[in-house]
Amino acid sequence: MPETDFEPLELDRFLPYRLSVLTLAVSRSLARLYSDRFNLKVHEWRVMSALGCGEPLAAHEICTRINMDKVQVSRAVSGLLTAGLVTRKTDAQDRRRSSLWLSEKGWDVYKKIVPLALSHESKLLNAFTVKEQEQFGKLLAKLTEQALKLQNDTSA
Amino acid sequence: MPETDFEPLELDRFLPYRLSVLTLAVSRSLARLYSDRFNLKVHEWRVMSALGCGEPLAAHEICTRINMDKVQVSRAVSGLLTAGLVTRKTDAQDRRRSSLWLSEKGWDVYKKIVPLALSHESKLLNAFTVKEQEQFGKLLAKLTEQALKLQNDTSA
DNA sequence: TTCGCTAAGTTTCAACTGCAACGATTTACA
DNA sequence: TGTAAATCGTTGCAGTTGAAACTTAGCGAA
Repeated sequence: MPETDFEPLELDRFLPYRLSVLTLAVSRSLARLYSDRFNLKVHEWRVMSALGCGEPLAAHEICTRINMDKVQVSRAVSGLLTAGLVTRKTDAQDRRRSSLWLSEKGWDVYKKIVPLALSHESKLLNAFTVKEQEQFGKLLAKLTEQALKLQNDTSA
Repeated sequence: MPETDFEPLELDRFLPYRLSVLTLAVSRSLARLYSDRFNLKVHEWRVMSALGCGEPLAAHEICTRINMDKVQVSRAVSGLLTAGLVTRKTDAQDRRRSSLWLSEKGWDVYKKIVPLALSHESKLLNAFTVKEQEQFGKLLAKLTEQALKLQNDTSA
């Protein structure tokens, strides 16, 4: 039974919980944009957006750029290859590597999704004034830096 | 190929992506606290923290309190029952319902985890000054409200 | 009473995930 | 050279998840 001198944990005020509620809601509504209309999975869309930089990338470069595991990238890429949205070419110098880039069809899809995604982001940010947007961006960066530190600190 | 007049999507500045990086990092390091030491899964821990309020709850009440699907709750509860951390009693009046509460062992575990969780939260919040903590909390609430609106708005 | 409807929870199945092992290749260096 | 270590990416497996179907139980109108 609960004791009077014990500080309970109120989930509604607990930062990790609040973040997870927010992120889940955001990613769900965003996923509707591309999964319903373009039959893409989250990781596939992320890989596409990494390739949206315009240069060909190796799989491991995608990993580091978008903070994704190599298994996830590998599977996303194979889905994208099947769908014809991405092109792959093995490096002649080092045949362990290969370069990936968006196919013409991939660019078409990419260019359709980006405005949708940005517009969705705007709708979210409508919750804020311009000044608040700026504030939130800065605070988010600080907190993320700290969270990544703690994540990598095995003693934490 | 990318065209000059096209506004590309930079993931690093894209709010949904930034939120997902942050939340993933936070939940990973937090999960180490209870999964390693107490062999609990995220949903199990959440159910426990819902029951930490002290009153017996029905499964569907847990669902609404902690924003969790009834399937997830059902599975978490069955894990907790097996582990002996939770007690269940079927309502005599309406036998579809049952009440759940933490067992003695459940309270023991709960009381060990809560301080760890709160201390982890503090470490995160060390990224902020006290004033920033307050600001961030308010902005987070605003944004979450908006995100939940958009999530439930099927046309969004 | 009985038929249909709603509610609470559970189970099922297919998809997804993460880890660890693997094959193929290149690099390091004795 | 030859052999060990490292790199790149894929695959297999075991565990997890989510959506939908299902089970059991109560409610209310005819």
